[in-house]
Formats: sequence, C-alpha cells, structure tokens
Amino acid sequence: MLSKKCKYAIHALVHMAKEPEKKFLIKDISEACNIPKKFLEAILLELKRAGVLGSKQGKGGGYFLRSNPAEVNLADVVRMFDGAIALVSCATHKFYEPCAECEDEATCAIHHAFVEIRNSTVDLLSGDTIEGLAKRELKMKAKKKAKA
Amino acid sequence: MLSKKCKYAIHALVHMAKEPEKKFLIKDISEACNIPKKFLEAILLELKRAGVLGSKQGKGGGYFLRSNPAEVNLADVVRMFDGAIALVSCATHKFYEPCAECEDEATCAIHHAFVEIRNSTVDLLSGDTIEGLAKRELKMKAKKKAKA
DNA sequence: CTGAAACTCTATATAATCAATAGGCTTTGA
DNA sequence: TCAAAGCCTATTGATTATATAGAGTTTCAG
Repeated sequence: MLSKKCKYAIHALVHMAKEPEKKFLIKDISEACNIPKKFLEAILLELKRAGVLGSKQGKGGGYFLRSNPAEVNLADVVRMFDGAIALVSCATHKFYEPCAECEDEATCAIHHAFVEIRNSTVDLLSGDTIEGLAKRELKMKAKKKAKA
Repeated sequence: MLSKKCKYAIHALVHMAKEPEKKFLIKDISEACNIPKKFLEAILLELKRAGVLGSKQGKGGGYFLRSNPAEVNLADVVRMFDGAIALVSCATHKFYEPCAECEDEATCAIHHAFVEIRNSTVDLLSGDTIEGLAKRELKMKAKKKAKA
C-alpha cells in the first residue's frame, strides 16, 4: 500500500493539474483535498525540491506547477515518496538491492515472477500522468452532474 | 514492498513444492532458504492454521504441504501475510476501505487508475502457483548446471 | 516408560517507520 | 511596517516489522 503522504501528494497534484496555470494556497489545497494542512505543507515542499512545483513566498504567494503536467506521472510520484515500486527489492531498477536470503538471483523463480509484476505495474503507473487524471476526473464529474 | 515475513513464506513454500511429498524440518527449511529459524517457525505455523501446510509433532515429525501446490498461488500468500494487494485501500476487493480524504470514489480518477493496477497485479500473482515456480526454478538450475 | 526430537504457543524487545503537529523563521507586497 | 504566506527543524505518539526467548506439548524409539 502507498503511504498517506504519497497518496496525498497525488491528490494534490491532480487537483492542481485541473487548473495548471493557477497559483494555489496550501490552505486551499488542504481544504479541497481533505489533507491535514501541516502535513501537506511538508509534501508540497518536497515536490518543490524535486522541481515538480514552484512557489512564491509572502503575500500573494502560493504553489504552482512547474513541470509540464503531461510529463508528471504516478511512477515518478510514487518513487519519490515511497521508493521502490516493485514488491521485492531484487526486482527494482531504481532501488535495487539483492535479497539477503537468495543464493542465486538468476535462477530464482520468485525473482523472475516479481520482475514481471514490477514491469506491468511500472508501465501502468508511467502511463498515468497528472494531466490525464485531472482531465479524466473533470469529465467524470461533468457526466455525473449532467445525469443528476 | 512485501514484508520479509511474506517473502520468507513464499520462499519456504516454493522450496517445499519442489518435493511435494516430503516432510520437512523447520531447521532444514531455515537453512536451505536462509530464514531465521524462530521467525520461520511462526510463519509455518500461520501457514498451517491457514490449511496450506500440515504438520506432525514429535520425533520424526515435520511440516508438509497439505494444499495442492498447483492451487496455492502468490496472491493467496501475499493476502495472508500482508493483506491488500492494491496500492490504495479503495482499490481492493478483499480489504476494501474508502479513502478518508476522497469525497466521491465514483468520479475519482486516482481510484480508477489504481483499480486497473490492482487487477493487473492480482492477475499475475494469481497465475504464479508454488508448483509452477518450483518447477521453473528446477529447470533453470538444471540448465545453468549443464552450461557449467 | 523415559528421554530426546520436534512442533506449539505466548510473551517480549527493539528498531524502524508513519502520520501528524508545534513553533519559530524568512520573504514579500500593499 | 505588518500581515500574509511559504520555509524549516524538531518532536511526539502510535503502529508495525523483525526477531528472539523460553517454556509447553506431542511423538517415537528403545
């Protein structure tokens, strides 16, 4: 399971990607996404340090998207907050560590099984950009409203 | 990432599935798979309570497979030790809980994205039986030995 | 019938991590 | 100059992960 931090980050980013030009106050994102304000503060700061967000201090300040929302995908965000995407450390690319208990990875069937799962998960996560998710969500909400 | 407990369980089960009729001592599995003995003890007990393994106490005792190894798959084992397979609680079948911060799951793009990922992961994990993994591993080891 | 082999069970220790909050500091603009 | 807003460090409390200790129980061999 993802950490709450990571899930909150995704919610915040998708929220911002709905109005990619807008400048957001921490407080407003916090209320819109139901994320504890102080916790969100730390999250946005990390996203800023990673270059995904920019910010402006002082009166009239706020956070805004710095990266192109079409190029920020869930694989990036998950790696940033929760580290490896794979279910075992020997099956990751970016955070590889051999399993202490495994004698020969090359002939370990478990290793091979989890590499496959990793690949499929990474493919799906990489395909989900915050722009795509934001647009999809706006459409779904519009459709639901039309029905009601 | 999987807990060590879960990974150890998988290793132990695949090891046993290589000789599905055999009775194993905790100590032997522990040494063969490089798993701390006392920790493994607790794991095997859980697997027994779940019906996957059987055991015989006393001298000449040991653990053995009770379930058909062709019917024990990684999805089962992961759920048993680590709970939900999905990355967010609102995307699971067996351990469903709504996300506290989410106002409307039906129109939440994040929810939909993670349901897809869950489905793909569950499909792959369900396809990996301990019998299949054990056979695959035996083949790989034989091939490697032939080359050397 | 006894003793060693082997699994069973409960409890505990330690460390790590997660989630959240506190509280001051700095920058900015009217 | 002061209030708005982000920046930063530290800390707390709860939970979970990993592992171990140690006593209890069952079984078989001789």
